[in-house]
Amino acid sequence: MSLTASEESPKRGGYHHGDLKAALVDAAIDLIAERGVRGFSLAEASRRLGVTVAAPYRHFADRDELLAAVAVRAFQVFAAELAGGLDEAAPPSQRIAAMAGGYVRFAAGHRPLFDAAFGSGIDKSRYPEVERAAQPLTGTFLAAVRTLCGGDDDAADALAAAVGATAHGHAALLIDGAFGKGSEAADAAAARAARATLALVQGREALR
Amino acid sequence: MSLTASEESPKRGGYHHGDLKAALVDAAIDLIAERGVRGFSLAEASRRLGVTVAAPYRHFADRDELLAAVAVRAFQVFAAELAGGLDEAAPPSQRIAAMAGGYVRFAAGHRPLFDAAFGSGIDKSRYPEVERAAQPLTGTFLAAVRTLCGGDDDAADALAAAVGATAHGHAALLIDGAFGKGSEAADAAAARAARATLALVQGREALR
DNA sequence: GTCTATACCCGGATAGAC
DNA sequence: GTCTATCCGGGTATAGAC
Repeated sequence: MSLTASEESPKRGGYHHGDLKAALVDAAIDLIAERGVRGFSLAEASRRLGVTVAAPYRHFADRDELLAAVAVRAFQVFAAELAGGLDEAAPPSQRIAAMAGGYVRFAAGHRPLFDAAFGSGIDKSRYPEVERAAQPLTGTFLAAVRTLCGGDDDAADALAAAVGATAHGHAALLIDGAFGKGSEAADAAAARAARATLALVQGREALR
Repeated sequence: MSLTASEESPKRGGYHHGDLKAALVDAAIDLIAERGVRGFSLAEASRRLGVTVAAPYRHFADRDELLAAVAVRAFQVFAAELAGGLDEAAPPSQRIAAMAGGYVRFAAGHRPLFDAAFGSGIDKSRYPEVERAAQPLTGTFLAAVRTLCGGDDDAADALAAAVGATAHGHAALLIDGAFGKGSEAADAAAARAARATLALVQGREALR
């Protein structure tokens, strides 16, 4: 395999002179997984990568800027995973319900990413990149809903927003522990979200 | 009006020797409103009340215990406000939809309380009081839904959970800025939540 | 692009006096 | 129940050398 020169000395230091910027994002995700967003710090991330606390400042202006980069990554993975899990053959309403279920399972299976995307507490107006990264996610919902609503764009927008909010609510409450803990709770929450989405689709006349 | 002795010296120190415990909860809410949960600290709260940093430890074992107390207060106010805003005369489906709207408006109008209730990051298993305080909220949803579902308790449980999650999703996304900022955004989110709830009620057959 | 060194500030938490 | 005094640890951020 063809390694770049920078990847050849994994011992003692490992990442230095590699892609520190990307490594910091990875380390941040690990840290968030272990200690939550609040427990994440540039200092600890640096320590784990074997660099000094000053090094990150070459790549990120401050802590929040790194968190924003993690959020961007999170939305990318999120959208990709959701879009990838779709069954093209299934009927539209089933596809939409499956998306809601997938949304919840993503939150359960990639909690640090979900936290970074929605619980990082960064000022999004300062990081428009984050909003931009979030758009494909919205787009995926919208695309799935459009096939159901024919040409009625207003109806599609309303339904997509409702489905997204419902999926998000189930995910957020799951993370909060309202559905219990463990993978059974996650499965239950995903199933509930999917069923609620079906109900939403059935009763969508009421949305307008 | 009959003041207790401790309330008679509002100048110079004010709260000392008053009900410091309650005052700390109030101060915490103010601080969360200004700096978010993450920016809240016992030290700063103490400073504002004119007591030393050691004083709070007579009333709370640590920072998290105070946050838990704030969460308890939050759920109490939340449930009371939600139950109080109900129009007994309205048809059941309208009442349920109005509750979802009220849920979102509460989040918008009492953001520090909403944050304390759902975004404080405390370990709820360590503070069962918080879960206990949250139950009336669930109960209010359940009661409203029961009138619609007749005797079918399973159906009522499922619908109440779905409505709660949908309301929560809209509230969380609003807080996150997904619906924009300002009171117009809040109103829009509340209206969307209410409509989505109506759709949920209409299509509730799909929940089982 | 990374390191050394450092200045700075802040929060948590405790012991012991009053 | 509150204060004084204090310790400890930790994070942010910068200047300047290499």
